[in-house]
Amino acid sequence: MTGNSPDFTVSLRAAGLRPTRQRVALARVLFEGGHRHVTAESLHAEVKATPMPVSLATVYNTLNQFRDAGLLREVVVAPGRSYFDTNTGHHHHFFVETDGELHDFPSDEVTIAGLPAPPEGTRLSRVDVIVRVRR
Amino acid sequence: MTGNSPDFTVSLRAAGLRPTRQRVALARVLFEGGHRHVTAESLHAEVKATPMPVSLATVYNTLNQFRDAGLLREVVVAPGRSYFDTNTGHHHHFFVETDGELHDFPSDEVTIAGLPAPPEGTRLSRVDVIVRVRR
DNA sequence: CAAGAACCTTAGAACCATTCTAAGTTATTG
DNA sequence: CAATAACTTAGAATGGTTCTAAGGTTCTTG
Repeated sequence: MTGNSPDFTVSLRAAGLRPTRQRVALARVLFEGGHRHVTAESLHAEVKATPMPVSLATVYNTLNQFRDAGLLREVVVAPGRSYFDTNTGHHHHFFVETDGELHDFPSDEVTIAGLPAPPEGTRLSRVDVIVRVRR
Repeated sequence: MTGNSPDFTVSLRAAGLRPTRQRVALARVLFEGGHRHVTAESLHAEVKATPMPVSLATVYNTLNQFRDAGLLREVVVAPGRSYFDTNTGHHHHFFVETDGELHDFPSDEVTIAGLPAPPEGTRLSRVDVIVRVRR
């Protein structure tokens, strides 16, 4: 038995996505190992050199599908590009403005009190906290 | 005397910007009346019909300059477009994801406790809270 | 107030991230 | 294993934003 790599075939199927070779390859890069932040370009660059290179169009498609399926979270902190975060649990972000780096921090220890009620006719979707820092 | 409109000539000059007709016209649209959120396109559409129409390129230039001068704050909440907020004081945002609307709320009553320390070698720039809601 | 210099505006081209198109390929189902 | 539905892809298209370079405006200084 190979033994040590999660079966992305089944998790993709569970998410309602066909486990194609490209999606499995991307899932491996994304979800094997700890949490990560990628952009479409950075992920494409990373996967381009592997035995299963994936086109940029598919990288975009896949990131959007994974996001829609709840496997990724899209993070928008700066104009012009989207980040995708493999951590989909409750957490917030440091954004290092001077070099475009993004870091998670858990929301456990953070308390936000006194938020106003959502506008009439809307329901809460999520609260994002972005701590912007510079070097 | 005309009497009732602030002198944008002096505030622009104070911000280190030549008070050109275009910049004064945009300042009027932006800063006369209460706080607003605009995009480059929405501001251009608004000013296009006036006695001092301004090109789209200049709208972009001016928004960037006003932002750099601290007269506007850029708000990035969704991929693909930037909002500019005439409220540069401490406050946070509701973002209505279903229709792209942005609303301010004061930060006075909001308390954020337990934020982790900024990463080594960085200093805090700003803390943004974005309350995402849907209709 | 004239004249030069510095700065600004603009149309259109260019750019860059992202999405679309259409044709070929692959996974699934029976 | 054939039919079908879903997927991938190169390249074109899109949309927001920035750049270019040519002409106009504002400022400074005497």
